[in-house]
Amino acid sequence: MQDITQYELFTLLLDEMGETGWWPADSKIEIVIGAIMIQNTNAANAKRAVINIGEVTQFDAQAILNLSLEELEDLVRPAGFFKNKSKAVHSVLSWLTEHGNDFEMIADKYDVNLRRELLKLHGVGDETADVLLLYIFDQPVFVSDKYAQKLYTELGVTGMDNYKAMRKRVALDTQFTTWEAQEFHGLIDEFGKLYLRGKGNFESSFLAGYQLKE
DNA sequence: GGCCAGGACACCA
DNA sequence: TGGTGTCATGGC
Repeated sequence: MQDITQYELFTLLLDEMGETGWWPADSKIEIVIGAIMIQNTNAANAKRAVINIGEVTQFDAQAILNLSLEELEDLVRPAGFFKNKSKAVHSVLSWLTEHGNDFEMIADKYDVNLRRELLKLHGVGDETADVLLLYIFDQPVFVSDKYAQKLYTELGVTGMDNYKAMRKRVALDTQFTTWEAQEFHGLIDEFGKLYLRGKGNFESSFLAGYQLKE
């Protein structure tokens, strides 16, 4: 077993897999939509819904808000949980639009309370809040999704059974830049798709034999 | 035909 | 605070 730091884990992933370019989207509104569509669904289904919404609205926030609930639900349907997700899209975009879709201003206004504000929005839970902080508001945070939980457990970290426990357990090293934090999350998920799905074959991966320093 | 995929929420004790 | 049921689609 070889001990590595969190940042060393990042460099191993980056060296082995290359840049991911995450979050894969052309605009921040598209990222918002994607972050909601991917909730507890596979990427293919989520992508169908994202494409549907893009074709009709070009990811213009006001155009999305102008859709009737039925129209929006119809576009979201392939991603599953379409009623919940449609409501979530509407709540987040309404809130952003009330703030003029000015992400820097929003971050300044709420400062350290931004995460708490995001959690008030319907359909935004712990993970989605962190995804928005990371990719919309460009703050270097750690997103402990299912793949991160599985990976860290494989690397010997205990107490990763739920999001709150994991957030207490894992904070992002201060040396991470925003770009690195964004890549880190992308790399973890790309790694997860390759080595942590289903039964998982972590032991066959290039990270086998490592464990994270406490 | 059951299982699973980058969660969130309401309700309960 | 923590545990459980519910929400839905599509690929394998």
